[in-house]
Amino acid sequence: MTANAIETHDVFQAIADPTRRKVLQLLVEKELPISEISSHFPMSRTAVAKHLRILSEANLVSSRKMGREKRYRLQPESFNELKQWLTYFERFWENKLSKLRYVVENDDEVTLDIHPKHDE
Amino acid sequence: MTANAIETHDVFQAIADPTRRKVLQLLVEKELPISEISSHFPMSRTAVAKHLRILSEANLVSSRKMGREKRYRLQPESFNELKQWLTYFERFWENKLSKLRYVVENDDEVTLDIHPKHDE
DNA sequence: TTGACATGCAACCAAATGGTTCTATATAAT
DNA sequence: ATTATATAGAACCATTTGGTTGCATGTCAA
Repeated sequence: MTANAIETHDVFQAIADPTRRKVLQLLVEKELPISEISSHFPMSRTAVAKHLRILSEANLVSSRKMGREKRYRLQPESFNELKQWLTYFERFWENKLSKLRYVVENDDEVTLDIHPKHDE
Repeated sequence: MTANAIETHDVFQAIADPTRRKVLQLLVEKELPISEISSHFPMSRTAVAKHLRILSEANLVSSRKMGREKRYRLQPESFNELKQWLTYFERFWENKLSKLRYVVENDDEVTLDIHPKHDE
C-alpha cells in the first residue's frame, strides 16, 4: 500500500474520465464492492480498481472493508469543491456589470448571452 | 444540449487541466487576445493556443477576430452542463433517506429503493 | 514598402494515462 | 483442509497529453 496522504488527485482530473463518472453514478444508488462495480464495464477489474483509487484520492469516494469485500461509496466533500468552483463563474453571466462592459467595449449589438458561433 | 458546434472535447476533459482552469478565470473579467492570455503563463504561446482550442471545442469559450487580434471570451453553455451534472449528485447528501440508509446498513443489509434513473 | 506585431500550424518529444496479464494474500464456504 | 471468492499490486504496453521549436500568414503603423 502506497501512502495515500501525499498522492492526492485533483478532483477535476478525477472526473475527467467517462468511466470514473459512470462509477460515480453507480454509487449514487448505494455503496458497492469493486467486483460489482467492474461488472458494469468491459474492462478488467484491475482497471476499475485503478479508477477507484483515483476517485478515492480525490475524495469523491471512500471505502470500508466488509468481510472479504471492500465497499465503495460517494463522499460529498469534493463535490462541494466542484460546486464552489462553478459558483465562481456564475457571476460572469449573472453580473449585470459584466454585461454592461461587453456592450461598452464592443460597441456593437451585444446581448451577452449567445453569440454567433465561430468555427476554427 | 444546446451545442451547435462539433464538440470534439468534452467539458470534463477540458477543465481537468489547471492551466485551462486558470485561463477560464482570466476570462471572467473580460475577453482577451491569446497573446495577453499567454503572458500569464510560463509556457509558449503555442501551448496556450492548444489549451484555448480545447476550451473552444468544449464550448467553454468562444472567439472572434478583432483586427489582427482574436479575442476569447467565456461561454455559459457548458458551465451549465457541468452544473447539471453536479446537481444530479446533490440528492446523495441532501436526501434524508440516503443518510438513513447508511445508518441502517452499518448493521446489515436494508434496501430502500428511492432512486430515479439517469444516464449520460 | 518595410518592419513589427498577432496569430496559425506542422513536426517532434517526454511524461502521463488507461489499459493489460500474472501473481499474491485474505476471507468464506463446503 | 481445501477450494472458491474478493481484492491488491507489480510489471508492462500503446495511446494521449502537454509541451517545444521553427516557419508561414495576415494585419497595422511608419
